[in-house]
Amino acid sequence: MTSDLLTRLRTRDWRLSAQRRAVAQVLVGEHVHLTAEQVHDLARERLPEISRATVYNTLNELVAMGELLEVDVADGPKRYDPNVVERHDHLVCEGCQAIRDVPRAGPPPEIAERARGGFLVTGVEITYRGLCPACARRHRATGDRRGTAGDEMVTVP
Amino acid sequence: MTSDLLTRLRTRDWRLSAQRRAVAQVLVGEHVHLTAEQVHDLARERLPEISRATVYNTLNELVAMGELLEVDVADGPKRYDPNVVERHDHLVCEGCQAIRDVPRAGPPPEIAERARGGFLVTGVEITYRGLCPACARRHRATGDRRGTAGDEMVTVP
DNA sequence: GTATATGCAAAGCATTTGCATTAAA
DNA sequence: TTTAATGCAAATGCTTTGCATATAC
Repeated sequence: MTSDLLTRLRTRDWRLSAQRRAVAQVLVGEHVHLTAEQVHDLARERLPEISRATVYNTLNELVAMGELLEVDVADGPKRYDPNVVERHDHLVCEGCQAIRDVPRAGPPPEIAERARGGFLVTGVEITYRGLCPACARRHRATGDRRGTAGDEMVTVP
Repeated sequence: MTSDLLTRLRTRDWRLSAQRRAVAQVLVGEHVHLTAEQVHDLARERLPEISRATVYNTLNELVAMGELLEVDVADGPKRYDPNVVERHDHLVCEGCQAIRDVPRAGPPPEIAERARGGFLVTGVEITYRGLCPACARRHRATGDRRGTAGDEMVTVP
């Protein structure tokens, strides 16, 4: 499976309109986690007449097709992640809501049988919270505690 | 620290109105992950005149005080988790959106230095996805694949 | 040519806010 | 008595929908 969304879409039986192409083109790259509104803005740079409704429709279709991941790890509107090929987790900055993909570092902890209560587990998502370099700097400078209240410190190798 | 929300709130300097008490009383128990609307409905059984705005205000205050956790792991509106004392993760049913708390089973995987890209990691959240016993049964019965598309199977001990 | 995608504008939730009234301390 | 919380209703933000028109195949 190619890691390129456009290439995969061409091999699918999916009507490729100018609008859908514009949306797909915007969703290329690493650490891309755009909101629907951001996708709309960027797509309009390529195709000024594309409507908000079409962007929402297209994003929902791509998600249903498994070509796009919905991520809801930060405040505000949902974000869309085109990285469906490599298993990865998310690192979210509590200061500026920036998101980075990080490769899955190892097997996630396994839940004991009794704690599962009969649930069948089919997948695991891991979200790391923290501060990006810029926000960490500002944080140290101002002594501001926003974004870390209640968080445990995690040992970093 | 007591595990009881009401008890903790009494020791805090927080005006305890009938409305706030009703909200806090609703938020007692294990595996409680109510939406704001559900909190409103249940609180109204105790105090019929409580308004939606007050429920939202109160929930936001409790979250800001660290007495309540906002969880956004399922479709639809945010849910509120009163279990702030024990570190735990969430097990979410893809069929009916039910949520169970599960104790943290072990240390989460550690992100390699280079993958962190200068981020300071301060916390980790783990969400297990799957099917609750009832939905798993229905799923086997109907051959329905809803809720598991794209998920990897995780070995269960 | 026909099925399907688009754009528009309106509707739909979830949530927040401004402000006059009410109640806690 | 003073300060802060409540309720209402209106506003906001994000997302979906109905339907007539345009377009890919």
